[in-house]
Amino acid sequence: MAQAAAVSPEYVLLGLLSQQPAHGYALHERITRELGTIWHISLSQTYNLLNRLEAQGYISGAAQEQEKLPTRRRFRLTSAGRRRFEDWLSAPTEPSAHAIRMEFLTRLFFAFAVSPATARVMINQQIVSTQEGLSHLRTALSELPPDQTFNRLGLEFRVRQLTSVIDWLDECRVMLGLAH
Amino acid sequence: MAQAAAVSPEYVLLGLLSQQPAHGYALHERITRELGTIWHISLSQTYNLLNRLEAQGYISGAAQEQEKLPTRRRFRLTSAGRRRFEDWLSAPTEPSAHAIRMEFLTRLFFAFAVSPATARVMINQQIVSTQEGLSHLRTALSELPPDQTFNRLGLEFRVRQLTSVIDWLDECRVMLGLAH
DNA sequence: AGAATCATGTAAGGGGTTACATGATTCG
DNA sequence: CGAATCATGTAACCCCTTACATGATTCT
Repeated sequence: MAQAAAVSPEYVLLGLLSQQPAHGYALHERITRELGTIWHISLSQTYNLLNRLEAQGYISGAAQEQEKLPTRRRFRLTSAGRRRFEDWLSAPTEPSAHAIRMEFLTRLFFAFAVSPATARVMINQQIVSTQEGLSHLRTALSELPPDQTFNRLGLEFRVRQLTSVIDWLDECRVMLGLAH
Repeated sequence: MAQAAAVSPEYVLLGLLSQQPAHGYALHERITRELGTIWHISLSQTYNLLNRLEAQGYISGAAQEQEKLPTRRRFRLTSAGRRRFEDWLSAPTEPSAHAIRMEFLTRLFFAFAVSPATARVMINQQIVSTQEGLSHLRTALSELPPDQTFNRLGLEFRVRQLTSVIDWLDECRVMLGLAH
């Protein structure tokens, strides 16, 4: 079953390959340069992920010989891979700080490259669902017995995190030129 | 190798057992009730962790027969286990939101039960190291090339998270009656 | 009578981390 | 000449998640 966890590096690879075919080393370089503050994927893991994705039929690799350097494997999305990526891209992100930092921001990266207008909608929706998440946390907080100090501190922590996430989402709009 | 990750549920078990011997089911119940907003450890994993800790010599279990219910295994810390727990307890927590929510808050839970004064010192130290972490992030932000929009958003996210962590740490002092 | 609680486990599967292994080219 | 870059992998290890398996007791 193994519906891959939504916070999973495989979608980064699918996303990059949705933009253009590439080989493993170049993909790793792009992840490091363009998403290095979000994702830390070792070179080994990049190759492992690519092999897995190929075995699952989401990408296919074709050997590409070079004169002086080793043969590379140029990967491209299959149609199943494109579907998988697009399903993921349009899926909602659960309102947790971690998921928003990894998953939502990655989705935004790919959506913005295709359509800033879509990115704008995604941010607005994420603000709403994050506010809903906050409501749930606040309800849970108010229902917590008074002696549960550390459980209370745990919830308080998350309330503060989500509150600052909402401010950050607003800043995303500004920094991407999507305000108003 | 295998220096267990600092954010690891095994220390929760070691900590609870440092307070008093107990069997698996009761340990799981305490985690759920007292730390349920921080840790989600399944019953199966609880038993697996206990078996691992026993195999590693950090705890030892003694069968305890009951009249009408199945035999329980009552675990107690070994001296190696107590050392391991105390080393962990006094170790610093890296200034990341996730580590502070899981690891620091858990440490605080156990430290506070023994000595509120120690808990107070821990909070103060964590505020300092979190401010240092913030400085590093801000430096990284200022050194980021201007075209790295998504890397910038990733760092901005963490800056906001750590800023709100500092407020939360201050609230910890208040809620635990340690202010001033 | 059925559901929840008490009580403990095994086993399969999946995924990430790290170390190991190789080898040419290019830059300083 | 040595270090960094280009380029790709394998293998071991560890840990977590989920499902499966069992069975008595107590509460509704």
